[in-house]
Amino acid sequence: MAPRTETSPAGARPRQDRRRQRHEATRREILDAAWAMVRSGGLAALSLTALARSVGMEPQSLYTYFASKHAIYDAMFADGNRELLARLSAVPTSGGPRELLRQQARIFVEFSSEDPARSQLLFQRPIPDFEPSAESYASAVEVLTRARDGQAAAGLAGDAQFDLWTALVAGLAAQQMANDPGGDRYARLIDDAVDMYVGHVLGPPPASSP
Amino acid sequence: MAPRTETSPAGARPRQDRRRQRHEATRREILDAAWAMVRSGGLAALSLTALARSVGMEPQSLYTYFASKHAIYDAMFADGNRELLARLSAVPTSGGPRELLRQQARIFVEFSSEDPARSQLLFQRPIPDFEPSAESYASAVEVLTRARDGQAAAGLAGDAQFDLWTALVAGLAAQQMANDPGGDRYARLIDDAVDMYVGHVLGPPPASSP
DNA sequence: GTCTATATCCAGATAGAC
DNA sequence: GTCTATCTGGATATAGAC
Repeated sequence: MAPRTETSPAGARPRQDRRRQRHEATRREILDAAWAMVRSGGLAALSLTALARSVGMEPQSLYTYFASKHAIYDAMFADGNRELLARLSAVPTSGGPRELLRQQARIFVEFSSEDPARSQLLFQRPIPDFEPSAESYASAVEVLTRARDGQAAAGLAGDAQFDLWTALVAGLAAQQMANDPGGDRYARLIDDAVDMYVGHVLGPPPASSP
Repeated sequence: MAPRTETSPAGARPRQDRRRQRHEATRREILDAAWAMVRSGGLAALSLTALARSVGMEPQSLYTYFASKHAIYDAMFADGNRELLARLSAVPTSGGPRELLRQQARIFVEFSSEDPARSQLLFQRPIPDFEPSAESYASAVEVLTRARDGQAAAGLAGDAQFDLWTALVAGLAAQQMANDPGGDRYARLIDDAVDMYVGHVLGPPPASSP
């Protein structure tokens, strides 16, 4: 059913490949279950016992797939950043700075709203002694780099201004999550916020400002 | 040393008053210890066992002062809002809108930076099934009311604009906590952010915009 | 108001049989 | 790769003696 997509030479060691694929598939299944748990009960609600049971295992068997609870958080951290990077990378820079900023902000606020626990894991430090590994952290850097490169390509520049931009968008997302979950009280301010930011860094808008 | 400050008639039932004062003092001591715990280990690190031991009690004795762990979180929630309200109330409205906004933003970002766990408790929903009681929630409403009234007194109005303002300030605080704890990478953007916001809602600044 | 004792349950993690 | 068995330690909470 699933064709081999490994990098090893064609025909070599198929048994080990299948084993690896199965291992990866189980890891994926565990991670998906972990996401479901934190989505419904918050980040701290992730318990190895409950997680194992939810995929039909004894808790101890998880250690075949993850070395520790932190390793699970770490994989989730990379997971979330990969997802966000994919969405940001789909935004074209051809529409001009204002349209680019709107789309980036919408992506970010929506990404945050649909899974607040994920945002906490990616953008705050809610697990007292969890630090992402170097590999996972790199995925977070990629996200920021992608956002900044997109803005540069659309004619925006300046690191201090970029910090102001990320603060503005992070604030809209945070307020949306905390004070109007499921609504759009803050999400609907995005266009206004973009106008405010663009007006500040590029001058007033061309024609349409109600 | 401490004169009676109760509402009962002078001279009435001094024994019960002293008992109450002692009870309140112990509650205060427990709350202070709880703040110290979350400050160093995060909100989730609050354990009744460790908390009791840190004030020289057995864990079970805490139940004399708080009905549950949630009751402690609730008292802390009210505590934090009282502190923030006190700081906001000290800001004069006589300096004009721009200066008022700067001071409000500084207060908020500093309040957040100096104790991230407190901010999490007050402004996010990090404890899965903790909801502040009606009394404690009222203290949070007072904070927002005070901020908005101050702005109205200084010549600013509009609820949608106020939401944009809170998002902007919340974002600066969140980024400061998450990405530069102990530094001022985002705090130093406050004046710039205020100019941006004021320029958007009141028109361009009078003279000095570098 | 504080304690001992206890109840109940769960956590994360390791060793080793199969 | 999964299990049983086990370790060690913690959690929140209640009952009742003092």
